[in-house]
Amino acid sequence: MQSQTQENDRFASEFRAIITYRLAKTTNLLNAQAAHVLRKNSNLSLTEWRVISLINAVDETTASEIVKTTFIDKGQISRTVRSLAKKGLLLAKQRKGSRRQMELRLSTDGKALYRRIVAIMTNRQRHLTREFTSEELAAFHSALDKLERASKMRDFDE
Amino acid sequence: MQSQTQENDRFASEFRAIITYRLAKTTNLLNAQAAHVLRKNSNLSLTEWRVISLINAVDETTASEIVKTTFIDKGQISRTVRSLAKKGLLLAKQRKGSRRQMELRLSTDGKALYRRIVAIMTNRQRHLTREFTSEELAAFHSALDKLERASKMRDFDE
DNA sequence: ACAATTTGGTTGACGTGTCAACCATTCTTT
DNA sequence: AAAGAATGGTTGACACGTCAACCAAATTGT
Repeated sequence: MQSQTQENDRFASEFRAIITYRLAKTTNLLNAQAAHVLRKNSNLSLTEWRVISLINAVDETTASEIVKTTFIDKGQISRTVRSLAKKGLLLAKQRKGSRRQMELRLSTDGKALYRRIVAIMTNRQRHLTREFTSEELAAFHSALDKLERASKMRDFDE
Repeated sequence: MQSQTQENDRFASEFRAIITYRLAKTTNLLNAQAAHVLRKNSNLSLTEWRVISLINAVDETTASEIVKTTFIDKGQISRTVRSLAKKGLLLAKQRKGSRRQMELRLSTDGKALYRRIVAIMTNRQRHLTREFTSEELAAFHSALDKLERASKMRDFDE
């Protein structure tokens, strides 16, 4: 019942060192946690939630702007926007002066849902970072920046 | 042509702060990089590669042991093992004294492939961590540890 | 020795992510 | 004004991840 949180020593030392492996594992655990929390408190997927908070943050935006900031796939955004619209959480209307850009905003329901969920997610964020000093947090962000920059290189076989 | 690496300022400040969001994005970028490198140099998926290196590290193992260490889904491991066996990269034979546990080892081809790819991946790892001091690296690992522990909690709506 | 439970692994169904092709519209160039 | 390129968005195909049901073997409890 508690042995499952404990790691297997045969592997641990070999793999703890590999940074991408560690990162992927931690991210998976956190995403699973987020998905679980969302499922329990709403009918939103993680991507839907991210899109909602993104729209909320800027009040009004377009699909392509979301793509540019999140690096989530075009197609996925397109489908997510449609599903959120079908759920009545966001409004997509033609942007005036354009016949293809869609102006995306949260509906009243969407805003209410956002407020309800963001409270929970903020709680979670606080819990996750509770053991961090602000220096540690800053260092962590800067490490992610470095990794992100380094992730642009594509060839290592020369 | 270069504006795409640059982030949109309307969003950036809001979201850089959310640690899980940042983490997910960085991990996605790194996974995409790894998948690209693997595709270019082999016919392995990321999961296949992880399983191969895991087996290589301990020489001999079982599916369930892999599941326990990686937290990758049972089913996915089962399929990955089969596909690696079909590619002739690993050997799965009945473990003696058991009629269900499979003893997994790399085949000669598997070991050769591992050696070829691990050289490239080690290069990559070096590139990724080039800008890190060893203190920064240790701090980063410890931050991931904290997050991992914090990811066990499931409820934030109380 | 037997039933009950746990473990190792497989499978099917389904959701999500990813890639590429595509179309209509808008912008740029000439 | 027309041709060409770039942009915003949709769609289909397919790979991959995730969940739950399931089966056979092994272990535990009585």
